[in-house]
Amino acid sequence: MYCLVDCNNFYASCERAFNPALRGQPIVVLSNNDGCVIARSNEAKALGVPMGAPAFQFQPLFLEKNINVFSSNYALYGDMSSRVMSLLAEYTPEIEIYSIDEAFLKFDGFEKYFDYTTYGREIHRRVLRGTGIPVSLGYAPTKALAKLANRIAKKFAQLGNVHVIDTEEKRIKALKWMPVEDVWGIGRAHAARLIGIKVRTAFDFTQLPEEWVRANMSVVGLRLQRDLKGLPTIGAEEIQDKKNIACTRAFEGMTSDYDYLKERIATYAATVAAKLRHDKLHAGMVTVFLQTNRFRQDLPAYNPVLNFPIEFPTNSTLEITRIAHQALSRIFKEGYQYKKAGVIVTKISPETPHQLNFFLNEDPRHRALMSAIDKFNVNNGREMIKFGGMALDRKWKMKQERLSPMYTTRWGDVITINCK
DNA sequence: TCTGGGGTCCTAGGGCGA
DNA sequence: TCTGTCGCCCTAGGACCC
Repeated sequence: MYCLVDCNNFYASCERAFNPALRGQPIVVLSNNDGCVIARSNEAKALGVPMGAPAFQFQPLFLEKNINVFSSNYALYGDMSSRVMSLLAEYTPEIEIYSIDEAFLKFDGFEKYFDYTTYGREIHRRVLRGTGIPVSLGYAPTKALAKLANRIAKKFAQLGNVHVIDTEEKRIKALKWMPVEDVWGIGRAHAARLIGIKVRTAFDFTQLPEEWVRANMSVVGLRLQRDLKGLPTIGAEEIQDKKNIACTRAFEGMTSDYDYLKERIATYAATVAAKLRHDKLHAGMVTVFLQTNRFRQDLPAYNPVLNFPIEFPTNSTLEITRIAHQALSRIFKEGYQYKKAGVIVTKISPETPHQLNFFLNEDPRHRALMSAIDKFNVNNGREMIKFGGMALDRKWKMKQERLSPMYTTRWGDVITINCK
């Protein structure tokens, strides 16, 4: 039996956990640069704030309805996620952390000893008490059905945050309740095609011939369909090594300034190189991309991408920045207003042992230099040492006007309680 | 004026060597 | 030596997730 545990409105709940005045109040959390709405409390959903809403368009509604708006605080959310996951791990040895706010727990043979609903309510109580985060739990024999059970647990308050699909009757009822466009694994493109042939619910989807699903939705759709039929097909995923690491950002405005882009690319390259070193990995390929503003139909569009192989796998900031700059110089064209850029590294391999090229070799001084810089920056809690390509007097800064304190990860932000 | 970021997986199609 | 076929590998692009 799988159990999907999902934190309710996770980012909004994290903000609320340390600020009790927000209980019962509408909350939205914005993406980087305070661009789009990426999380909403139930109260904000009820006021009609859609997911992905551009913040500037909804500003009047935020003011009118007294909606509490926060910039995303990933230090807080990441730390709260680890706390929730460590509590969940106390309930079963088989836990698969699926995302920052979700985990699949596997319970094999547990039904002989306890009732899933009671156990689920105990997990809910423990996580809420330990972290302040409310969770919903959905049990079912397959992952796709557990996801569906979780949706039902969230939707119907009378279920007490837990729903179990353990009979054929419950499975059919759940499938008939779920609109096809909300099924896990069916996105916008497939949903539109399915609705076009009058497939409106998850149940309708399970009735389609497998040949049609295979031909139109690939093996991924077929696996999903079998899972929804109750045949476990989407198995437990082993923890896999990372396949790529990215740093991409939209700019606050638009730019056609090559030097500005060069500095941004250097900063993104330094970020991915530091991530590689943190995870003790090397990369064998650097990808750089530029994008113009896709929302400005009146401006010429240009979205180049360039893959640049690295002669030897590396995690040196100097080397990755050098290659990223070469790639930038090849794709940059005058006359375009750029809105976004990014550096992605791929062909990831473990740091040791690494394959050296017979003729080319990494400058061994880089390793000691990178290690010294990383240590210095970690000890000082922020990026004290920067590389030449990164502007020292950084002119740009991510827009984060509504950032809450790092309650759990920064000493200065820890809440103090006066007991008089 | 202002519209996110970071991932995975699958498929089609081209290059290339056996 | 030339040509066709097959399979492998790589990349681009699309679809999905949170």
